[in-house]
Amino acid sequence: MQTFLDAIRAAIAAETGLEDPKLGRPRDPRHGDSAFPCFEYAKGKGEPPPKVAAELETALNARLEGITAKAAGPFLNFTVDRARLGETILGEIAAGGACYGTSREGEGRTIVIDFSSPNIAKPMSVGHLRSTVIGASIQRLHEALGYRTVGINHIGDWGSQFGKLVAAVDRYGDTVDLEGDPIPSLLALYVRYHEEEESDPGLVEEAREAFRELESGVDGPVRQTWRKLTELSLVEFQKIYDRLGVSFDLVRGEAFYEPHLASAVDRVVDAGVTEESEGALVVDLSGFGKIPPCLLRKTDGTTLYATRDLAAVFHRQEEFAFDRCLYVVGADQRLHFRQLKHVLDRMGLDWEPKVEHVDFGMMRLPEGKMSTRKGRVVFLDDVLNDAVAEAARVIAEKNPDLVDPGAVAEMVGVGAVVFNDLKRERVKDIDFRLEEVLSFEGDTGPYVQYTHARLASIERKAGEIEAAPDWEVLEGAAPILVSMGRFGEVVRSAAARAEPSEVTTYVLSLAREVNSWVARERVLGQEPGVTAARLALARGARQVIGNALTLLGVGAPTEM
RNA sequence: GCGCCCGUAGCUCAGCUGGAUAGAGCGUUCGCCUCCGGAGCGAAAGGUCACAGGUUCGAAUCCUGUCGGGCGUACCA
Repeated sequence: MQTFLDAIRAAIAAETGLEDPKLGRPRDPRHGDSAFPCFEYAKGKGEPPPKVAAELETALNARLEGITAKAAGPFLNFTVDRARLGETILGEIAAGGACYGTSREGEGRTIVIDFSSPNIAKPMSVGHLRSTVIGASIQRLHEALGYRTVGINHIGDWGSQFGKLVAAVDRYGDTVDLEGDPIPSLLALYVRYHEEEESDPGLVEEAREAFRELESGVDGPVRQTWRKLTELSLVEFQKIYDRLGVSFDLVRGEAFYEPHLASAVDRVVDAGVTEESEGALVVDLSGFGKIPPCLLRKTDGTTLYATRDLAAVFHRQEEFAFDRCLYVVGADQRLHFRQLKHVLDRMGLDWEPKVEHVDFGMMRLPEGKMSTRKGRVVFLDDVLNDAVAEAARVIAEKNPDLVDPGAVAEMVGVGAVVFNDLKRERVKDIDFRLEEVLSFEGDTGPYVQYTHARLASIERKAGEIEAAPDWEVLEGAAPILVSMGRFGEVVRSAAARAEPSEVTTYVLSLAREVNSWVARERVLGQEPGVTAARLALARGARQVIGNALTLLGVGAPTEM
């Protein structure tokens, strides 16, 4: 498709002298495959747009081969010859296979992606799902463009809350089954400690002391307890990552950067942008608008979230010399990342623009914001289990003879959950509704998976076709071909904007077009040339849908 | 209070760097061939694109203000 568009652009450029003529898509695909609105160009010439469009029509038809230009009022529509369109695009897809849609434009460039990043000792909720699946998809999108990618799971394993947790384990640890059921046990201890703090101020000091010892670097009992908590939590997290098909290049908790904290602070101090304020070390950011200063060191000498993130970003820049460094973190932390970038800016670091906060909207419950401590959470594991159970139920009802229904149910159930989370634009808040996640009809992952399975089924039944495809018969499927031809552009744009939802909306729309076509035109049992052409389309569509699902981290079953 | 984000059909959302009659899904109503998978397909109904100004040949899209909602707002992360 790109070659056609390039040819059209080149012809327009040659004819009009425009540097980079902007092509659009006609509202109605019957108008053409691509369109050039003539308003602006006509204005420059001081002539009415319809007249200019008509003149261009003649001129461009003389220049273009295999593409027809047609003026429609102020618009100039382009239609690629039908036979050529099918042969070219389906040929590209067949040649590309699993690589169709990828490119090498990112080669030699490095992108670091910080995502998932759960806090140890807390169960993963549906809230953590967002960072995990969005980040994983962004990583795959960049891999598809040839970037060197470094996915980092920045585990929340540091901070004063862990002083509290260690103190809680010390006090009440033997009242729960830590080894057997670590996360709920730790959560219970934490909540209990938090409550008893209210009436016993001694506990506050005890927790503070524990964190101080932790941060002092002494390898004593406190650190040993902390290490154990971390290990237990990571084992639990891994189970979920396995189900989601997510992996990381590096799992580095905040603690990893602990040895670099002092030098990070020094670096900011040496840049001359720090000052003492109310006993704390801060970077004033009033030059960037009404935003509070960035705190680097508390009055008691311990560090903060911002300090550790600063140390981390310095470290990453030195280690990877990244071209992009993304933080897939919720929108509630916008201020934090603005502050972080402003500090880099004040330090005069020219790579500051490469650091981006890829924010996403909050997952909310009908009762309000999720809060682990208040018991207002939906556990991710439960949702995955519910979805898989629902998938198993539907399979038992609609396809009882399916081999290995368990594996397919896992693929469909988990796919439904993941797809649902990647469906809307990142910025949008989501009100969590289980019914919606468990729905498999309409704009859902299973709908796309179903389309994929159906096409695969047609392919299986068709076997090998010898005849040469009669491309002319794909006339009615031209809009689908154009859609498939756009895939590479969708991948590029989704990666650039760090917006996986672009792929979701694309693949939903493609699946819809394809389903409609399958209902309209029969593949099997036609004249050999007709079947061959339609089979090529089915095959191409399955390939593109499969490639898109892979980028999203959703399985593409051939039967379901 | 201040800052950031969001506001399109009853509900959930698309709408590309401004361009042709604002599109889907869910829900509602009606229909689908003894034929490739009905997790499907087709059709109907449903919209002052929150509101008011402005820029423009042209605004759901850009700018300003108002209203509504979300999030954040110096020693939590």
